[in-house]
Amino acid sequence: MSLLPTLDDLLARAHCLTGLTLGQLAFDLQAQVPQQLLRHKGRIGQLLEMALGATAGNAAEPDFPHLGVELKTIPVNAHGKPLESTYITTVPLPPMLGQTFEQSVLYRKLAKVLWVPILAEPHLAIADRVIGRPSLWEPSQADWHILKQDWEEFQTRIMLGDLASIDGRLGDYLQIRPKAAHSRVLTRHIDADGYQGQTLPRGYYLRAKVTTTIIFSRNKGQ
DNA sequence: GAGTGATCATTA
DNA sequence: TAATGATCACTC
Repeated sequence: MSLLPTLDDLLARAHCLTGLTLGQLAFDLQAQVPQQLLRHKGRIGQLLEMALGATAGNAAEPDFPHLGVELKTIPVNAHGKPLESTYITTVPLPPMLGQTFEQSVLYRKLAKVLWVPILAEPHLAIADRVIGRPSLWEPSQADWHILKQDWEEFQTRIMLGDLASIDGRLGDYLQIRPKAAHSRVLTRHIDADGYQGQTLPRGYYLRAKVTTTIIFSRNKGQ
């Protein structure tokens, strides 16, 4: 029988990984590190999930459902600055009618995030990339206010069928961008005239300016 | 196709 | 050069 980890267990395990290279971690897990990420874009996240015992699989839930903790690896440069925005979850299309922000998958995933920075300078071989110090983030009241405002703006436009007005520039902390195998993938949606149509699946992403603040601030995870 | 894990690569 | 839009692998 395997006991589910407590939050303290999880944080302790994450701290133990600090300073390890991905090559060392993969060796310990008897796993492989790809030479290139081009065809293995999610591999590093999966390695960390393996190392920390994430259980949610591909369900639309936080990685540790019993703790409400979402695990995110984030590539950072030598100064610790995030190099990419962070995918959070799929945008429900067509929208979930009557759902509040607090009931959304987005909210549940953002409520507690264990960020694991990965030193990922492009010249550094994947196996030589170094796991950084984890930090557990819970959005402040001010953060929640902005996140909710972003969500409501998106939600309003989606409800009005006005997906066409949403692009990656909209939103302060969040943005909506394509999230699909390729640009011909389609999902159902209702357009502004009320007709059923098809559109490219989208995802919610957290902007790098937000994760930069998170990584550079001190908190419980440190 | 829909969800997860993300990074790639062209453009502004 | 940062950011947006596009893409890759995998599971079910």
